[in-house]
Amino acid sequence: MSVRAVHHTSLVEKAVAELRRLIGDGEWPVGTKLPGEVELSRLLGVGRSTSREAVRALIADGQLRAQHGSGTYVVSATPVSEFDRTLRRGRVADVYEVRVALEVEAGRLAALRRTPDDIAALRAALAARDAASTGPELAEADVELHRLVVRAAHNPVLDEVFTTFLGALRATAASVIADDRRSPDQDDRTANAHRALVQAIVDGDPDAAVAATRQNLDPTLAILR
Amino acid sequence: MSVRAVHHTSLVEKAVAELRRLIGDGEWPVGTKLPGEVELSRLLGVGRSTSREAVRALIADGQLRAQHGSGTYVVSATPVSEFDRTLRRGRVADVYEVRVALEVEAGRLAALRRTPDDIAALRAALAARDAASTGPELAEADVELHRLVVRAAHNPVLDEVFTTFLGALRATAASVIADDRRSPDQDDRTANAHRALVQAIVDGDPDAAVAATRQNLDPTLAILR
DNA sequence: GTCCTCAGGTCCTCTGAGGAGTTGTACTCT
DNA sequence: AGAGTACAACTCCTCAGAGGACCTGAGGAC
Repeated sequence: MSVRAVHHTSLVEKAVAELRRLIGDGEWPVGTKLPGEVELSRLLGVGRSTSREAVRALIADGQLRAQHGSGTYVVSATPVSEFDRTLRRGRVADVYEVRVALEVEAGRLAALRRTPDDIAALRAALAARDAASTGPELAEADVELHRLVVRAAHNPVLDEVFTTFLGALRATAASVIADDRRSPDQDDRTANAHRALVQAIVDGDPDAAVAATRQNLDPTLAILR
Repeated sequence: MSVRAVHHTSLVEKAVAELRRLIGDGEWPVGTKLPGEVELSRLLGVGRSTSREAVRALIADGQLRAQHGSGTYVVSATPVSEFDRTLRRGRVADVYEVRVALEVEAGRLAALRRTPDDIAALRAALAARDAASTGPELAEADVELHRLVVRAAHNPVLDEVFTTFLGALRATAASVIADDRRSPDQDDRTANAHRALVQAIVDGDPDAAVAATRQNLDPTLAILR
């Protein structure tokens, strides 16, 4: 006989889950003003105090913000953890430096563990990056390539941590990096470094991957410092 | 003229702050059963629903846990972020691998940035580690040494992330690592690797620091995998 | 155009009541 | 004496009503 522990879910928790779903699924995008207390509790099918407690939980998570006299608003589609706040408070250069630490190791591991699928994806991303003309498009293709490198390391934890860092950097450092108008010369060097990185991973050469990753990231780090 | 925006603090927020203080300051250590709703609201000087909402916020933070019919208990002295949960859910080997990524770079940076104070602290920690006889004492001295290496990198973000990882690893991997009875031979090698690491940092040799850090951590990673 | 007044909507707070779950104790039965 | 049961006291959960504090926008006064 297999006994499964009975899991008690209070109404508050259910209400929290429903609110999370509404926000996470995009039915209530960031900026949405929630219905009033009475209406909201009617929608959720619970009493007013219960829905208030659910809202309070999401406020603690950083997903909602209540403004006295005005309303309650969605401020984030995902829970903003203490960790995110730390990263956002930290100096950009420091955050970036940790990102480098993660990505260097990711590149090394990717060279050791890449699968044929990884290789195909990396080559495609590299081609997309080369094809991307300028500005946001290039930045997007760039991020995608880096993300794939990390994915090729086949470490879910590393993947998630890296994603968190990317998000934090995108929020705080986007302008810094975008404002830095790069010379064509520098662009060439960076493009070459990316090619070298992919090649090193394809070749299964961890040391070369480490070197290429550094070559990719160090210039930006130098600008930030 | 500098104008500071008036900051409105609701009673709930004040109650949350007070609860956080009580827990964070250790007046209510982990395991403590909180007073009942009526008593708690009296203590906080607010109404029952208000204190309930404050408690709900701390439940969302992972610091409290309410058990229907039994009571409300302190389960964590610090807010448990989504990030912590990720680390605890992740496979130990994956988490450890990210730790390696952080520490390798930390070693490299430490070699570049160490101050005389760092050097003195590292030497003292190394001596303490050599003096530590066995078991928990050695583990403690070991962790302290690693922590100092990271500190010598002078990157607050890196420091905090590393601490988070250490905490998660201590929670989930302690038994795994402790259970691994090491041979005296292995002990010697590890001790030597630690000496080499400190020496590399003192010498300001980043490449040697990277190599020594790897030599320190790779064996454990191999055991975990 | 600027400022004031005000009404309507909102969240905030308190309170009383009843429901549901847990736990320890006293009691009963074997 | 030991096992099992019944129960009382305690807990958190949920609901609902009422009044307060606050914000916003409309409309009028200057």
